[in-house]
Parts: sequence; C-alpha cells; structure tokens
Amino acid sequence: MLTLKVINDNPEEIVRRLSKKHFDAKEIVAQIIASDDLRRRTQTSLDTILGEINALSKSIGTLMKEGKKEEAIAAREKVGALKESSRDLDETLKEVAEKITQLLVTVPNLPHDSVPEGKGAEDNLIERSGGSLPELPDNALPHWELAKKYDLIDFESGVKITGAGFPVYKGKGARLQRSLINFFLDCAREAGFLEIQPPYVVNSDSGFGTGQLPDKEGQMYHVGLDDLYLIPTAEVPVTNIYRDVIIDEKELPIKNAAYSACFRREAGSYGKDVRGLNRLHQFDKVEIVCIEKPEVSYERLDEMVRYVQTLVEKLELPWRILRLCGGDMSFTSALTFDFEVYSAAQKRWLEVSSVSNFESYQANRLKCRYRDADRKTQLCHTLNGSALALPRIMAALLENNQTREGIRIPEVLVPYCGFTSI
RNA sequence: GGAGAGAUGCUCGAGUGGUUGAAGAGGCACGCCUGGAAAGCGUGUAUACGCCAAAAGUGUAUCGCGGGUUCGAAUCCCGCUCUCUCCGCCA
Repeated sequence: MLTLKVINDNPEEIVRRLSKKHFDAKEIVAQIIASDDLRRRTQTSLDTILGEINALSKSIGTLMKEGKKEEAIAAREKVGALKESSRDLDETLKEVAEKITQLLVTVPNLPHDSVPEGKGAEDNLIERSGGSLPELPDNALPHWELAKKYDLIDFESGVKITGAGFPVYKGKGARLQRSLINFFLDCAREAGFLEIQPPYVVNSDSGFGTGQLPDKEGQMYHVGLDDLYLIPTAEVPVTNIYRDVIIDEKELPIKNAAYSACFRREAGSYGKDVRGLNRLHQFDKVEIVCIEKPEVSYERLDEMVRYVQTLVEKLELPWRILRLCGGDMSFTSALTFDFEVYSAAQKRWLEVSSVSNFESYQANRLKCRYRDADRKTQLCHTLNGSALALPRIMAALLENNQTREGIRIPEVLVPYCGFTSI
C-alpha cells in the first residue's frame, strides 16, 4: 500500500497518476487525509493524558515512601479520572487507525511515468521481440492433441483425480517438466540468484504482505481448518521472508529464485483460454524475487527483464516483450513487462512471464526496510518476475517444434531430459 | 495428540510490582592513543507514531502476541502463538 506520507504530501498528484490506472482516487484520498488528521489530533491528546498519568503514578510511589498518604490518595483519584478519558481516546485511535488501513489497501500502486495510457491488453506497447515464427505443416496440431498423441499429459485422469486444470504429466512429458525446472533454476543460479525452497502454504499475514489479501482472496485456495492459503506463486513465501526485516544496505540487492507449484482458483475463466495447458489450477513455475534500493530499482528491473529474455532465447521460442498499459496492470505494480511466446498451432501469443517493480508498495505492507548510509531506515523496493512459468512454455515447445518425425527438443534441454526428440 | 520448561535489545544475559527503554558482558560504529595494528581509554548503538517550520529536543507505545488486575506491570492473572525436553504417532 501507499504510505500515508506520500498521500499527505501530494494528494492531487496521487489522484492524477492513479487515473492512468482508471482508478478514481479523489474521494478516497480525501477520506484518508481527513482520517489521518483525526488520528494525529487523537494521538496528541491521548499522549498528553498518558503522560500525565505516568507522571502522577510515579509521584504516588515517591509520596508513599515519604509517608504523605493524603497527597498520594488525591493523586490516585486524579489518575482515575484521567483514565476514563484515555480509554475513549484509545478507542477512537484504534478505530481510526483501522479505518485508515482499510482505506489504504483499496488504493492501487501508482503507475510509473513510463506506463502507457490504455484500457486493456490491446493498448500494451510491444517493447521488443525476437526469434522467428516456425513454419508448421498443414496438419499441425495444438499441444493438447500432441500431448495425447505422444502420451505426455493425461488431462482426463487429472479431471478424475481432482478436477479440470490439474493435469497428470507422464513419461517424457513429466521428464520435460522436470528438465525445464532444473534448467531454469540452474540459469538463475548462474545469473546470481540464490535458490530458495519455500513453503507452498502460507498464513494470512503473508497473503496480506504481498497484496493477495484482502483484494484477491477468491483467487487462492484456502485451507479452512488451519486458515492457510495455497500459494498462487512463490513470490508470496519468498517475498515474505523479508517481512518485518530491516536489511543492512550492504546486503542489497537481494536476488532469490524459487521453484514451486502454484495454485490458482482462476474463478471466471472459460473457453479457449483454458484449453489444454493454457490456464491451469496447478502449475509449475520458477520465480525470481529481488529486494533493492529505491534509487536503482529500475536498473534491477531492466536486468531482470534481460535475464528472462535470455531464457526464451535459449529455448529458441519466438518471443515479444510488452510494456503493460495502465488499464492492464496489476493493482500492486508500478511498472510491468509481460513476456509472450508464440504458440504456432494455436496461432496466438501466450503470456509466460510478468516482471514487475512494485517500488515500496509491497515493502510498506511487509515492513521490509533497509538501513542506509546515514543509519536511517527506509522502505526497500521489491521486484519479481516469472522465470519462467512452465505450462505455456511447454505448449509452445510442443507446438512449434512438431515435425513429421516427432517433436524436437531444444538443444539446451537435451542434457537435462536425456532425449533429443519425442 | 499428552506432560513439563521457556520466550527480555544486534547477541548473550540480569531483572518477581514504583525514574527499567531496561543492569552487566559481548558485538558493532566513531574518537583518543599508536609508525601501523592489537590492547587500552572514551562516546555512541532499537522501532513506530506524535509535538516542533526543521534540527536540537521532547511525549507516547513496544521486554513473543492479545486481554485483565493495579494509581503504577518485563515482573501478578487469563487466552493464544512459537521454541525446547520427554512420551505417543508418523514420511
């Protein structure tokens, strides 16, 4: 969430910048400022009263020792009266603080100045692209047909065991999955990311810290008995490592990479979007997470984007990078680049990665701070990106590399999976 | 799951109702000393919010978390969480 300071300091600018995300913040910003004003006034009064109580209480001890019993009793009565008013103020303070938090979490992050105007996916800017579109035979098959033909993925069994969106990978299909995970993790390590194995289940504090809660509650699987959530991405547990932490400036940047299964309810999805591997409830992903100093976080974002680019290039997939427009960005992001690869048999671009700078928006919720050269604590900037999500990579690999003789495996993966074709 | 013990600052550790934001030690930072270093000496060393134009300063809160008793709680009471030990169960 945004800091109170930033809102108090430039309310008009906040409203102006949020309009790019098609969010009308005017009313809510006014409410926040008014509530914060009440909060300050309440705290000032409360602190004064508590100060008096403390002083009197101390004097009672002294008076008792000196044997001045009557004065002590008088002071005691005075404290009793002060306490009454302190209770009311305390109540008000708690209420108003709660209200401010509730208001703050409904305000999205400010988009970076370089974010293009636009309403939806069609307004995203193509930043750059690479790779060449494959020439496929006329009878080219979409990946779900290929998966069946070569017995790589058993969607029906998944439906029986769990439900739609939980595929069963088999034989070379399973081995290809495992190869991709290892390949991505090895690349990440070579690029300086520390490998992490996080929990796949998190508590609500963690869900709140990275912004899934409260606004995206319905997108996560909830384990009611223990009040825990299945992670929708490794971003959640990995970023929450740094919740309530003050990092020494020397430790920055922090660069972590984690493989995890990801679980998403995907409520409301339908049609061709969910065909085959296009959209799943459980999928595998390697995620990269960075914690960085504010002044260099955009350089870090650029580095991350270039890193992800090397992955799609090594996999020999046709790719393009989109700079998301205001209307297509997530609630929490300040600037996002999406990676898409071309799925030749489906004749469409599939999103395989999303790399974002959240600036201090997540860090403020997480209370993730660092100590700068002046020994002052400041909010960090957090960034993350997929590197990469497996299913659509798998889909594109299968479709784009199909030949009469079988499916060709990109060279970089051969050492990992142990076969050159399917 | 059952029984017991515990949770204090960057770390260790003292503290069972009254200047305790918290002794002492260690660590770290700065200064002095030194040709340089070590040792030694000195100073400093939490976070959040408020007041103040700002700095200086100052107020409030925080000794796992939440509540209660009391004029006053790290200290007493209740609930919760976590850690450790033993037993049970188990990949």
